[in-house]
Amino acid sequence: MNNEENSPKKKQRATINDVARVSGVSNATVSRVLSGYEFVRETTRNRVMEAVEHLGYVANLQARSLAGGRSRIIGLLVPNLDNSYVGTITQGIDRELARAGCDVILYTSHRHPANESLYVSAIANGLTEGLLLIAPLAPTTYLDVLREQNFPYVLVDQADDTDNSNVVEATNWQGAYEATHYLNQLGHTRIAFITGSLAVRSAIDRLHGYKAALVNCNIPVREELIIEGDYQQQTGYEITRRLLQSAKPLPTAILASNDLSAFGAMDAAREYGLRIPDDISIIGFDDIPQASFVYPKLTTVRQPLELMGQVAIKILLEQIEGPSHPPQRVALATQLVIRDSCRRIDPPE
Amino acid sequence: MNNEENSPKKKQRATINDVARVSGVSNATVSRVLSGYEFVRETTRNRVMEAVEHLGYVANLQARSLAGGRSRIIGLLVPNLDNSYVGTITQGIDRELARAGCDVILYTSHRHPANESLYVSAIANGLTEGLLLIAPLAPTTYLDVLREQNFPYVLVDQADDTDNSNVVEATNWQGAYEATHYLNQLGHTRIAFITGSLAVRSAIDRLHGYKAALVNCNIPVREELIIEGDYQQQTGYEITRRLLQSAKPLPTAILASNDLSAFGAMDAAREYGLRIPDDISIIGFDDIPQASFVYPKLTTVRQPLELMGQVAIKILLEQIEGPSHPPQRVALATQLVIRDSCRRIDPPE
DNA sequence: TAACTTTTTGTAAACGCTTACAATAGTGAT
DNA sequence: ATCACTATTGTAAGCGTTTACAAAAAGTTA
Repeated sequence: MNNEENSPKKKQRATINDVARVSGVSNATVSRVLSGYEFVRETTRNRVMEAVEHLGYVANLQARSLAGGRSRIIGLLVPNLDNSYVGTITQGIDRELARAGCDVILYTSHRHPANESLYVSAIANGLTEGLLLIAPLAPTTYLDVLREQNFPYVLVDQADDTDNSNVVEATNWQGAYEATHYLNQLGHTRIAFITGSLAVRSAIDRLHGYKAALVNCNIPVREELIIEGDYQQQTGYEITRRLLQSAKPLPTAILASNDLSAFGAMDAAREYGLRIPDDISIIGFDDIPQASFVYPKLTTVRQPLELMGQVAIKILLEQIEGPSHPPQRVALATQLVIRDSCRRIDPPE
Repeated sequence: MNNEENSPKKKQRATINDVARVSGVSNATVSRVLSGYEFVRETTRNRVMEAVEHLGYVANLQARSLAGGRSRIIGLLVPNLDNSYVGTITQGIDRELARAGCDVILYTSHRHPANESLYVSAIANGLTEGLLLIAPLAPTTYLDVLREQNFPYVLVDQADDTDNSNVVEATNWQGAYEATHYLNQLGHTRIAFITGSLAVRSAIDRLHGYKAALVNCNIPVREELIIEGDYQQQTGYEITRRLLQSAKPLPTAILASNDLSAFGAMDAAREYGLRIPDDISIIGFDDIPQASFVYPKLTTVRQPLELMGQVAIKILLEQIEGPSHPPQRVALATQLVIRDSCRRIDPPE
């Protein structure tokens, strides 16, 4: 019959006013202490901090950001979470964000362009201060809106055509070029190429790099050796399978636009009875952790994924601090990591 | 000299008052329309919706939740993002959450127990309405606090000792039991076992299932065949390697506590010169997508990961709606998926 | 010590929304 | 018409912070 005090509701959390009362100052002063305002007397500051400590006070984020403070939340839009690609990037993101004391609100498009439009809610609800878009599929659809609203965002592994966006990517063209060149040096001339989702800029750049290298090596570009994938292992498997069945003389090497596709290609090749690298060489792109775990260890073009995440966040935070910064475009260097999936080809018998 | 109107600030977003003004009603009415309150005249509702449409109005989340409404945000604590395990679970989570119109704020502990304590901020800042903990490493440290605050949370693939938590898991014991039994049926008696992080309940359950099956098959439990892993591929590789070098008569089969460990074991075995499954059989646990992509395709105990995510969210939402519900504990059925990584062993020659 | 400065602190008005309570409009019965 | 209800809408008080502005306190200088 006495449930006036401790009803089964949640325990009330201490507010800034509680702290103010306990420490005998106004809430404004508490706010100032907490936000590191300069002109607060040392003794007052201590008194307040003590009360904070004692009450276990933590500022209410919503109230803070409502009142014009910052929410310290950034939105992260990813295609999906089922491989290490995004995972590795987020590692960099987390590290950088932890330093800045920000939280992440996650949006997974599940590779569905329409879903990306939930960017609307991400922004419109005013919760996030900025947006990080990892390899979005259809950015052109909404980037204008973001810019128009002057909303800070950074594109990772994707670019928009207007060059008005902040972009963090790798040297995709060069990476593909170098890999192709390497294969050629090993004696390969029939080099197949598995593309990524061609809606993504990086995929196109890699394709161009591949073609340029062929041209440079005096190898004719044969369209039937270029098969369109979508960065997924499953697809890589399927299209490689089809390729192997249809290509008259088999390719002796396959360059995949990402590691996942390369894994798929490896499976298909093996299923077709080819040994790797004896019968066919395979190169991936990304160098996700698994690349060095599969058998044989995958030769691949490393993208500094973690670093890309870090740099992206750095730029985003800069942008949030001072929206005046002109858009930046950073291309981080790729690097060919040679492991066990490629082999010098015997001169034609 | 005229920058009074369009200074380079962000374009002001429409508020509920704008909508009210445009549609000629009070903001309270707008609020009611938006929250689906029953007693609003049809015509009014339409008028409001029109204005909403026209202004592109989206409610400000902070204000809403500050005012006592709901934030529609749930916190998701994951160990890391670099494999499909969490990815697959989140697929279920997303699906269920999309239905409920909730967003996710992501915390990655990076497998660092101390980081898990950021639960504090997750809760204390009042942003999230509930917490989903995926295989947390040290839940005992803070679960009490959560309960004390009556804060809704659900544990996935982990359990606390007090049985006071909502838990969603798979039938770990049975899964391991069945897998072991299967190996025995194929003639294996020297079956090694790679454990998961023993801080996690599921890992312990699987270990027990393995042991129970051995006992049931009249095979002595040999401790030297049980090696402690941590669910990571790298570790699986390393400890298997050591195992193969030290075990006098080699095991003829390895049961790993998750697919990642199994992949590591496969690599180690192969490196040791063993063929899979001819020389050694391997079984995983989880059935993440890759399991069917590796070569040979991995026989494994399937956990309905996606479903687990869904169920977990369902329970969490229930809990949020009515904190009165008693804690639930759901164990979803595992299933042995037989693929190509196991082989009947020849009778001892 | 008066007259200024400069620090330090308090007051109160937002921020955008929900919601208890009060008021108004509508409806059918009388 | 009038009354008694009920359906609908408006008013205004928060929610927990930040922050412009004003007031008070402490220091300086003459």
